[in-house]
Amino acid sequence: MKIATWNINSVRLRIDSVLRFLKEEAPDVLCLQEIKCRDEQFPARPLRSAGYEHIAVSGQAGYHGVAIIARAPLKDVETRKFCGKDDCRHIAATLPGGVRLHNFYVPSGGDEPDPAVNDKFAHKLDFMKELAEWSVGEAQTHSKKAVLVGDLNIAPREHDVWSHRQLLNVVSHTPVEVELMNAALEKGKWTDVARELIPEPEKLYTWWSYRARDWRASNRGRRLDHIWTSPPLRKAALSGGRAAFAIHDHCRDWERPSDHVPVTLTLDL
Amino acid sequence: MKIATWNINSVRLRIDSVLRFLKEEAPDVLCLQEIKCRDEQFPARPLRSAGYEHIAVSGQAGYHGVAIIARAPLKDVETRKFCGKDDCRHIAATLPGGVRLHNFYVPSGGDEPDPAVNDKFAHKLDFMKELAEWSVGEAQTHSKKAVLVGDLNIAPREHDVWSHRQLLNVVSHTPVEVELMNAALEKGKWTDVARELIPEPEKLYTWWSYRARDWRASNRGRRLDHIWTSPPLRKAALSGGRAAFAIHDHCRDWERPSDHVPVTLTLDL
DNA sequence: GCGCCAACAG
DNA sequence: CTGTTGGCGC
Repeated sequence: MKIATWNINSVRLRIDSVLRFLKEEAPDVLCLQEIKCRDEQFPARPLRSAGYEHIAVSGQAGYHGVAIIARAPLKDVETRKFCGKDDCRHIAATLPGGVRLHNFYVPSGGDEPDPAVNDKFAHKLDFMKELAEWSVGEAQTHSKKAVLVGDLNIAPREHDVWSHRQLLNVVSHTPVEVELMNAALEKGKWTDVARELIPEPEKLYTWWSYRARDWRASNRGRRLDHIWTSPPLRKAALSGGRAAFAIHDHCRDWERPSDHVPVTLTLDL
Repeated sequence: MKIATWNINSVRLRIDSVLRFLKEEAPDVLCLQEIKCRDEQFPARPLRSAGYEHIAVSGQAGYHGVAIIARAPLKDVETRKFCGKDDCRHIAATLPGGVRLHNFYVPSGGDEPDPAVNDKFAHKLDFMKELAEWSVGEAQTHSKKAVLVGDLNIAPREHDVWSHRQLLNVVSHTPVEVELMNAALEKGKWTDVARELIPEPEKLYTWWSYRARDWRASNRGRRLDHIWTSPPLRKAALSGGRAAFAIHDHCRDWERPSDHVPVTLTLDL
């Protein structure tokens, strides 16, 4: 089973790119973040026509918003409020094989990496703490197969950013964020599939700023988009080797691209 | 000599349409209104590459703005403030043959056709009064060949609108506006070329609202864009017959069209 | 309906 | 730099 995740930065603007990606990669399920539209504005029609007839959306006007689109039926669709906010940053569904799929859009965190002066950064830290605590229960309750994907807005490792030194004090790569992400990984017993399959020092990025004149030339990327699997799926995730995992960076060259590229994992179920 | 006028409703957004029109119709000079950009933002480069190397612009951020682009040199470029406002509604230049060309964008006038409650309508009436008075002097000073073109935002005749009755109290076709336009025509001894060549009851429209679902089917147009000539040019304007005059309504079907279409007149000089 | 801009967010 | 919204003007 092939799972994809993509921060699409407006699904209405980029529905043609989504369709192109689905045609090229034919994942069984695609998790989107930053759809930036209300549920009723989500372009479900062309997705259904493309063979993805099962769609779960949690959207709002303008900001954030997540969705799961799948070829096969989605069961037990749920959304969860983190930090007591109803801001469309999580949606979950169970896939036919019994895999529980969680799709996240973690707060970006603003500019200043100081929770005392920056509410957005405080929100991000709180969100990650809650995600870690929630992971504990999730690892127990859904004792079985689970996948967590999404734009977690943290690049945890030295080689997940273009310059570890220059980004140490930049939101997305600060030690406090990295520690919270590692705590979530540990408490949920999650496997960070990308880094298990492709160890450091190989660089891995899934996001490149719009501000660069030539994103590929400067290559100042960050690995913000992740796929985590629960212990019962560890073998299915890793047995295929690195061929089972892909960062589709050619999509960054498409017309009017998202600043994130899609990431896929094929589970050997 | 072929003269064109077009309210382009943002020249930056529609520069490709302008280039296409220039290629198709090859006018000697094109007058644009509602360029909606500052002088330095005007897309002069591609116009020059297309053979229109002489450009005069009077633009500002966001609203209004007029320009003249020509294959041959423009002399004595002037802009005139009407109603004491510096709002980029007029630009003039002299063409190589000695023709004085005036390009206008008359105020739209708002919704309520009552100058006592609607300042915009009052401004429009004042503008037309000033245009009429200015025409007197212009007819004397530039005693010779002159052309006045532009979006005058008035449809003066019964068959210049889709329903004379339904528009009698709608700004652009009210009796007070029509009388002021007729006064300007008389005081400047101008010839309204379109209606001399194509008499009523034939309908003539140069503008169709964006709000119609199917502009051609409903065909609720208005003739807002005009080409007037001074007495010394009357023969040159009319001798070619109606073949010399054209309303290029096919441009309304182009991608992301302006709500106005270009109008051309070939002067038999 | 469709331009523009400013404000906000990423 | 690239999205969103909301207000304004036509």
